[in-house]
Amino acid sequence: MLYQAPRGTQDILPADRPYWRYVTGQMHAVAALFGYQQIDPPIFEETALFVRGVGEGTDIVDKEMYSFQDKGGAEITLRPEFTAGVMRAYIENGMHVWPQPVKLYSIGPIFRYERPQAGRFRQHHQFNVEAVGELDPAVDLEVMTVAWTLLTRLGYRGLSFQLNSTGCPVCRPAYRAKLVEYFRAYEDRLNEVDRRRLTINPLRLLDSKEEAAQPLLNDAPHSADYLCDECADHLARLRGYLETLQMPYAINFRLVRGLDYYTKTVFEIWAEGIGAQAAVCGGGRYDGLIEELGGPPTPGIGFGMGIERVILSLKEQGIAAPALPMPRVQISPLGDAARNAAVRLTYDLRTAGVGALLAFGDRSLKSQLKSANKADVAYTVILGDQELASGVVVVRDMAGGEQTNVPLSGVIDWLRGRLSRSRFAPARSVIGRVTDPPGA
RNA sequence: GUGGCCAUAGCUCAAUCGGCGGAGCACCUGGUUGUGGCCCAGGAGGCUGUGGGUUCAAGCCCCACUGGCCACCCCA
Repeated sequence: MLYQAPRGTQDILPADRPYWRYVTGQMHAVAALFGYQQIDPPIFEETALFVRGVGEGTDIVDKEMYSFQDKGGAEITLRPEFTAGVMRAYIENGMHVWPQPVKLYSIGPIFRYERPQAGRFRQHHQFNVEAVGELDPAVDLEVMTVAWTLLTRLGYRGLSFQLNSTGCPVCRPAYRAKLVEYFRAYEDRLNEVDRRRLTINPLRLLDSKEEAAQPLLNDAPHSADYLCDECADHLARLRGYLETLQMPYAINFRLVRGLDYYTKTVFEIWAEGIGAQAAVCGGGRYDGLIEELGGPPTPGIGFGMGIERVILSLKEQGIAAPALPMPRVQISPLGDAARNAAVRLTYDLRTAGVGALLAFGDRSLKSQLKSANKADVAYTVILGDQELASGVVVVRDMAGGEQTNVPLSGVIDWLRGRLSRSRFAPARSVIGRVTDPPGA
């Protein structure tokens, strides 16, 4: 093969399109339900924005960015996440004078230079939600509820949140010191990977999967025990709201997230059965980020959801997507004179809003009907030279095979009448109601 | 960036010890002068991922590259 899609990228083929339409359609719908408006920041930004926003020392900045110099010498990076770009847009467009919080969502591609794996790609797509300008923990709850509602609508059952608080610049240093102190005592029992973490990013030790570290983790100090009053109160109120809504969650003191900007609330939602990349949604609060990027001190919270991972796990759970609408009629001409009339009829049907296919080439009727069958149309209009002469076409109902003679001049109305009841219904619907998947 | 497994038709996979590359599905045609689905017959489709090496002979053995899967790192 001369050319292949670059490593970690893939073609999203027509066969997968029902899932993409289904999932992104629900994303738009749920965002609207909660009052979030769509924003599309550019796919690439100045490299410095991500370095500053995501943070030097994070894996994303240190080794995963697609960075290059453009012809004018500008340092450019394909976005490795949405948040930094959306916050830049918030500042640049003066959104701090809008009614707060400003509630935004985005859908689009994300780029990270990583070794691909099941559920991990160099180009993937995210649904990203941000609520900027409000510190109330009810906003945390709302943002989490957007993710919850979406996944529930898509057909997931038995979901639960992983929740933690990573504190803030006031209380985190003390906790971090406590953690380092604890692990230092057992340093000889840690392997090389974890020892490196101890100096670079001690919080990450908490979600270590190294065998040697496991016995130490349960007794490690919990961040929740070292929160300042403000952070403790924030977490307590968020938990209260979650309980009001009876939304299942687990406090996971080992949940720490890799981006520098998180403060207070961090959360994830996991899906089973898609391998090591189980986190289908992850996010948290970033109260210092906008100031860091040169804007006024502004709190914010958001999450990213991996669309490929959502689709993978939907398939894993046996949840089908509704079929996409396709033409319900095929026109099958026989003979040169008839073909001319068929071209006219096909165009007129489409103009009238009836999806129609024209059988191309000088093929036998048998062959044309085979194609019609594969295209899964409801009706085939047979328009031969005989029909052209008599002005009456044969309309074949593909389900039962009955044929009806219909005047050529009235066939559009005839078809429209027959199809009107089901015109927008998918030809091959594989799922009835989106809230009631098979097996639920 | 590290480690393990892998790469044969569009797809899923066979091919004995290194000895003339096959099947199913899908596609096309025919079985009916102008009638689909099921069935039957036939056809087309391959530089065995790429480039080297060993050998009388390589899909099979060796090396490199590219890509995939799995795990790590990290993340959605």
